[in-house]
Amino acid sequence: MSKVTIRDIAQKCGLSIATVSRVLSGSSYPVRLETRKLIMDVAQECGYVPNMLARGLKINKGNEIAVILPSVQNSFYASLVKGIETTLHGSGYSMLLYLTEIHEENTRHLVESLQGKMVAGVIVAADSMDDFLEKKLQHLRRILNTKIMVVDHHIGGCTFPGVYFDYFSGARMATDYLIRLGHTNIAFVSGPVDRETRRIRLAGFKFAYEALRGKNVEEDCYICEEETEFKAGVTLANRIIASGKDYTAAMAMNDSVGVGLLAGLAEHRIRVPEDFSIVGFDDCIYAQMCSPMLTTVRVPSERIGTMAAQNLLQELRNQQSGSSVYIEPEVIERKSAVKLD
Amino acid sequence: MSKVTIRDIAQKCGLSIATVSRVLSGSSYPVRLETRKLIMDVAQECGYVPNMLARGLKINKGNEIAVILPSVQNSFYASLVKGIETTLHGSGYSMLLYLTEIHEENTRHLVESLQGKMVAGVIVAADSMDDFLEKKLQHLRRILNTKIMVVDHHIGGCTFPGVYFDYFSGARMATDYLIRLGHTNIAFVSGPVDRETRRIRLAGFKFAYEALRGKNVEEDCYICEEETEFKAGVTLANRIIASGKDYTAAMAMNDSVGVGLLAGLAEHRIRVPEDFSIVGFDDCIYAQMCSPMLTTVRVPSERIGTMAAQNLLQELRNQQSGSSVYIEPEVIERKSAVKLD
DNA sequence: CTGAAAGCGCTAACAT
DNA sequence: ATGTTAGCGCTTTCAG
Repeated sequence: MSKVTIRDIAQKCGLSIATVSRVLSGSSYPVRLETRKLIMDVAQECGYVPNMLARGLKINKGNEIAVILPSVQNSFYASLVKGIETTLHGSGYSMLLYLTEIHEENTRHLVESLQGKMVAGVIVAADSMDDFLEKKLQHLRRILNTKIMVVDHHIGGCTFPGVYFDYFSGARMATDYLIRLGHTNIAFVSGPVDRETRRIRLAGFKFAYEALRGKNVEEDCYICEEETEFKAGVTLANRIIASGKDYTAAMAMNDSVGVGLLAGLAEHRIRVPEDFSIVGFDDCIYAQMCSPMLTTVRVPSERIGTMAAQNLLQELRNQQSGSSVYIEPEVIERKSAVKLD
Repeated sequence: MSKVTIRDIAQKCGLSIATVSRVLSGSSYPVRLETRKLIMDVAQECGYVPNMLARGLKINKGNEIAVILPSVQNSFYASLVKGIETTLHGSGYSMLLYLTEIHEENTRHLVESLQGKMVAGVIVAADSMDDFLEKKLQHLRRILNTKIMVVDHHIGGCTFPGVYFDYFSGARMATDYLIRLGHTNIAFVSGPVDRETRRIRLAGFKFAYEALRGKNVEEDCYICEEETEFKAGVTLANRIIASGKDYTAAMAMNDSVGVGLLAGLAEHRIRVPEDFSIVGFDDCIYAQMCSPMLTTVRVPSERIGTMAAQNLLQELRNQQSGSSVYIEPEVIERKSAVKLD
């Protein structure tokens, strides 16, 4: 009982391996219904499992989707992964996971791995993409017809289809939301602005805030390096207070920073939202793990993953080239921001 | 430039494919140094990438490690994944990720996938293991010599090697820690106790607390179902206060619950640690995303992942059967628990 | 509708 | 030290 192949099934059924292959591979090739049933039954009974390496070798394509992300220890990417797996489940494809935070300069290994396995598709987070990777993925698409899908923000000049979130307008909406509540002195607080998705948020804030305040907005942007973003929030709470400027609200780069800000403010007995309003970004789990719960901009990460995987699967089936989807941000109103009186 | 095989390299070098294979597959078979260098150079130049499906088909083994976990949206599993990927990186193996929270009843697909791909090894979280999966993994080990490694807690009667954390003694240590600080009225607070790793923690608490209080410990265990564990903590803060019992400390099932408890207590103006001590469990990011930062039991998840992957790789290379590792818990002293005066 | 046979790219005897 | 050759298990023409 060590290894059942189509050969064994064929023998047991008194048929040729060709016929067996036709039914077991799910081909639409005409096979008599009885024959088909016989084969299915015998296969079932013998516990036949197709050898995907043999199949892949033959058809020049593996049955895995590679997912390339910076990390998985961050709720955006974690949800993304969940969305992707949920969609892939039952589709016949499995997920290969590569973390670029680890592969760093060694994206070469990664790409060779993809090519050597002849992965059917690739879902890559924008923040994992660099020129080298982009070139290699284009190469893969050319020589192996690998389907590529980008997720997160739209990279300028990138020719791959993707599921894109509009961080710029998200940040703009958050800022406008505070402005509409009557706030005119708003700080932007953040840890390191070291990724494109963060630079864009900052730009969105500046855009909206400049419309209110004119050009000199730079000094209201508080950025600091700390071990964690939470600590950056705590530290910046101090710095904001020390500034002596009369801030009544802040927009945080993300919910981690927002929660840190909340904690930092609390140490100074500044009440949120009574004395100070905060709006976060991401709507990750942290936004609901604090009191007051954070008003924030939702980034529907799981849905982004789901859609990316769905698009990819469709491309794979129809052999048509995929199209891009743009996801609109949305402000989730909770308890951390109120009208200024 | 569509597809370079050893055949092409052989031709370009005026050698046989056998020789080319011998050097390019990393075999230790003797090949003249010059020849070796020539082949390497030409391969490099042509951008040769070995076809892993062909290789796998031939040697009856894929080059991927399957990682099976309930989910990835939880910092324990996220770090585990990171540890595994870090170790796998550069080893020639890639990570296939399966989430059982999604596969649920359909573990069959999963196992067939593993078999069909002839995965070289499997790392499976204890909480993803059920009888069916265990049987199937044993089968895999038998017919394909697949290496299996369990992580997290040791499952009774499970014959696979693993990297095990001792939750029981962790919970015992946390409780004893509070007792040593002089606390005699201690509550255990938790969301649903629906996984083995949680049942064990509860048992560990009871064991230590009963040593102090005798048998009637059940009523000091506060458990409730809420949407999130954070909320459970908040809710249970109320319930503890409403109990009228004179608690001075609590042990939380994990840091999420602990942070919720902190928030719930704060709403009642109960100060931590001045009025009430808390000790968490896991030492995940939340423990440092609150003030005061949580004293907690460290579960070194990334290291568990690293060790599991290392053991697996060693098994794969040496063909020797793996051994188990037991990891000792450790209380991390921060700010949320103090001596009772 | 079914079967015979070629071959995907690679490794590993078995020659030389 | 190098070459020849037989498959690994599968899909897919091409014949019947």
